[in-house]
Formats: sequence, C-alpha cells, structure tokens
Amino acid sequence: MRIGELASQAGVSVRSLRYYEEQGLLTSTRSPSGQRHYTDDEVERVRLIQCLYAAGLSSRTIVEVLPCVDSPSERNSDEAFERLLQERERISRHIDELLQARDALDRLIDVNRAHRAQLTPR
Amino acid sequence: MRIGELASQAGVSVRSLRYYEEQGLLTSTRSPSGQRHYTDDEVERVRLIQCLYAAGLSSRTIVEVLPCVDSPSERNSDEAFERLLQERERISRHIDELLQARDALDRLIDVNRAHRAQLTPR
DNA sequence: CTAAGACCTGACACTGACGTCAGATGCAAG
DNA sequence: CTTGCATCTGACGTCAGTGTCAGGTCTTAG
Repeated sequence: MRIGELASQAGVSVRSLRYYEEQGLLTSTRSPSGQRHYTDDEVERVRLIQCLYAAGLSSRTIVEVLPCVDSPSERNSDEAFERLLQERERISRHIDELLQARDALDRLIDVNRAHRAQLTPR
Repeated sequence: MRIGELASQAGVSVRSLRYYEEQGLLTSTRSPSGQRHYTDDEVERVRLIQCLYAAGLSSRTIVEVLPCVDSPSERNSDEAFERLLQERERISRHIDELLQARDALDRLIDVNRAHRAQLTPR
C-alpha cells in the first residue's frame, strides 16, 4: 500500500508518516521510482506510535523503546526495556496530575453551580 | 511579597510569573519603583494555574475559565462555565487515552518479561 | 496520449510556554 | 557610599510535531 492509503487507514497525515520515517519510527520499501510502500502491519504500528505520542512520549523516546516492540527477545534491548518501565511510571504520574486537575475543576464546577442555583431560583 | 518570593513559594520561575501576568492570569500591584507585589493568596492562585497547565489547558483557555474562579456569582460567566465543563470532558478523554497507552505499555512489558525469563532461566 | 491526482524532496511557518541575555534600576547591608 | 543581589523591560532562542508551499515526477483512468 502507498503512503496515502496508510495515512487514511491509520488516521494520520501523509506528512506525519514521512516525519515518522525521518525519525526512525517507521520504515518503508521503495518502488523503483522512489515511492514508499507499506505492508498491512504498518497500520497497527502507526496506531501504536500515535498512541505513544498521545501519551506524551517524544519521537526520541519512542525510538528508544521500539526495540521492545520489534525484537523483544534480544538481550541488547535492556536499555529499551528500562526506558519502557520509566515511561510507564511517567504516564502513571501524569494520570495522577490529570485526576487532581479534574478534581479541582469539579470543585469549581460545584461552587459555580451553587451560585447559579441562587441566582435563578426557579 | 515580591516576585522572587512568590516564585519560590509556588515552585515556578520568575519568568513564568511575568508571563502569566502578560497573559492576564495574574495581577500584581506595583511599588512606586515599578516592582511587582503580591498577596499570600496569589501562591494558591499560581498553584492552580500550574495545575491547569499540567492538565493541558492553554493560557487562553485558563483566561476563559478564570471568571469562574474570581467571580463565580456573576451571571456573565456563562461562557466561562461552559468552557469549564468542556475542559473537564477533555481531561477525562485524555485520561482515557493515557490509560490505553499504559495498557499498551503493560502488554509490551509483559511480552518482554516473558522473553527475558526464557533467556536467563536462572 | 493526456489530464488529474498521488507522490517525491526540501524548506519555511507555526504554536506556546518558557529560557536566557542585555542593559538599566531598586534595595538592603556593611 | 558601595557592593551585590533582586527586579525591571524587551527581545530573541528553543523544541517538536505538523501544516503548507513549490517545483518536479509517477501512476492511472479515460
């Protein structure tokens, strides 16, 4: 499949896919004329990448953990595995932050609702 | 209290405080010589702002919801209140994303642990 | 064959919350 | 008074993922 097809299947822009390749997150085979071709598997890979981006990992960090995706059996992915654990913790901390923020907003919402109830009693 | 004191108490940089003021998130009284002075309350306000930033709100968005913090009884904060609800939802969705990403990492971690156990049986 | 649309590389633009530097002024202690 | 640190304004730098444009090539339907 060509890049436009992959983009639409994975729900990202063509620009992003080229960027991922540039960053070493994605590889492609090239047709004689230089066009990128992908296998169906790449759709899932792109989705995973998107998921990690959404979780706040940078390209650099994703590159670092990819060995755990591509060759989990390699002994040389110790660093990658360590990184994986770190990122898991970071995400957990981030979730806690978001929960705190949501609580703060909930308190604000309650206070405001109370005031509103007073203003328009009916 | 002056800006350096507020910065250290709230755990942010002086630069950030000036930026918050520039964005309309924070106000200060000025001494005759032009130096900013703050009340103790501002510490909490800055912490709230930080919390909202951490939750992914932009300066612009924080400005929009601030009426709910400063004058929850004003009827004219309808837009602000609406925004507050929107952001709460956005945060909830973001939490879901992070949970999904964490699950994905957990699966990766499991797979890698399994491989590792095989490689070094002892 | 030809026109339209997909694709290529390369490059610049953008956004936003700061860091950082420069040059000037304020202020408290010795 | 002076030394040194805090503060002031203004401005430019940064980073990262992506949008977008330009100018050219490829592919495919008619």
